[in-house]
Amino acid sequence: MQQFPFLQQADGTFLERFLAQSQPVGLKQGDPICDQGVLCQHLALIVSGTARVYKLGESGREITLYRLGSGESCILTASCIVSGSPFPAFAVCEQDIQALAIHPGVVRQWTDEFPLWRNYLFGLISDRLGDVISVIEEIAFRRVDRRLADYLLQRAGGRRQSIKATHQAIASDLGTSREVVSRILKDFEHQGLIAVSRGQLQISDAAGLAKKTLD
Amino acid sequence: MQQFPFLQQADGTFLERFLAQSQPVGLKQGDPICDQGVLCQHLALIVSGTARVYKLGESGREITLYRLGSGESCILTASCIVSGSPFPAFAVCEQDIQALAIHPGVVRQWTDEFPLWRNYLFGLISDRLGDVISVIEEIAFRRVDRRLADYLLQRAGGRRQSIKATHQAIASDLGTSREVVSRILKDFEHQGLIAVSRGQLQISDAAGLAKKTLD
DNA sequence: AGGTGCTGTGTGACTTAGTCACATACATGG
DNA sequence: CCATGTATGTGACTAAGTCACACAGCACCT
Repeated sequence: MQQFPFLQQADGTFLERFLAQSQPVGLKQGDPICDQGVLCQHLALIVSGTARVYKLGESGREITLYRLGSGESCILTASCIVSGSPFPAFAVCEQDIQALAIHPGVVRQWTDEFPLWRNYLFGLISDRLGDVISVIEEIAFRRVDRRLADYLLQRAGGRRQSIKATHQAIASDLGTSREVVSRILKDFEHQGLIAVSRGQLQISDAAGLAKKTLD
Repeated sequence: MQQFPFLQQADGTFLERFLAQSQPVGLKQGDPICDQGVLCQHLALIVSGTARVYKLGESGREITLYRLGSGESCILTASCIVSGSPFPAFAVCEQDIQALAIHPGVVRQWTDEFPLWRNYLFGLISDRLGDVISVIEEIAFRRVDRRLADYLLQRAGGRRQSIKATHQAIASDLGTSREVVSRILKDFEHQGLIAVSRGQLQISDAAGLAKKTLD
């Protein structure tokens, strides 16, 4: 249960309240967490699983703003709760989630009473703001092929593992269209950097791919 | 001095501390406020004037993240202060600024002691996060000509006034290049929507321009 | 007036991205 | 082994960004 680093420095009072006033909930892959324009009903602290927060364009294109994993919470939700404004994006469950749901009123109480909790929230918001600003930098200034190369290396994470994802899913993460991803992947394949098959791909030359990320 | 709405609900204790622990400073147009990667030395609350916060790409292209006016403060600075992370963008003074500078330590103290101040900070961060997410939506999904039309109408603000700005400055706001702006403006001019001259332009057909903003 | 420079704008040719319409391919369950 | 849905491939076209360079407007100087 101590997935949350900040809890380790918590005093008894807060821990007690934390456990008493949070509600365990489970979510399945694909479940919507928060829809755009909706006022948030509660703040969810993720114990396990991951969520994806994204924007949806009228054309149906998507772009991922950031992902949330264990120990994090949807800070947009938090900021909506604190400021009472509608949620400006979509959030969906990507891997089955176990979370602790906290009511908005309780969130505000804790924020007033516990410095630790406060700092946790501030830290999350800062991080998200940073994430989102990086996204801007990426889409405003970097070429798609370089971003894609980066993305593949990130997802492989040093491992020789194959990446399981459709071109459409990759495109949605990067904020571009499926065709563009398909074409670039094929390019990379012709250059012997990766091997693609239906629904997954393998990096065969990580060093070569790394060169592609450079401007 | 009561440019700050949140101060009007402040109790005596906070007001006293607020006045005692803030330092008036002045900035001239063009003065840098915060450079990318720098740790912030203080939080500046803007009394008058405006600032622009932007990202800079390697190619030299820029994109404006948001602007700050009176009553606001550079919340990136705040989030840097609270979380101790480096500032991820550039901020520059656009119109001469009078501000109140507050030391990081003091910011943290206030955050612990005064709910009012806390809410003010949370509110600002929420707003910025919203701003930045809108920027993503714009550059990821909308066409430049439509964004430009929107931009011009916004800057005119209903007034029949001429807009004083170089094509380069507009491009920097929108995150595109000067040539693209020049071409689209010329298009608009040929269609009788605006009149351009060196360093400024006039909207002659606001309704027509408004149509251009639609998808 | 003419000259010198700086800043701002115009333009064509070219590359990169995104869109649209459609053609295959692959996988799975009847 | 066929039918269906999902995933991918492709060409033609439009939109956007880059590069190189021409030129125009304005200020300042004599």
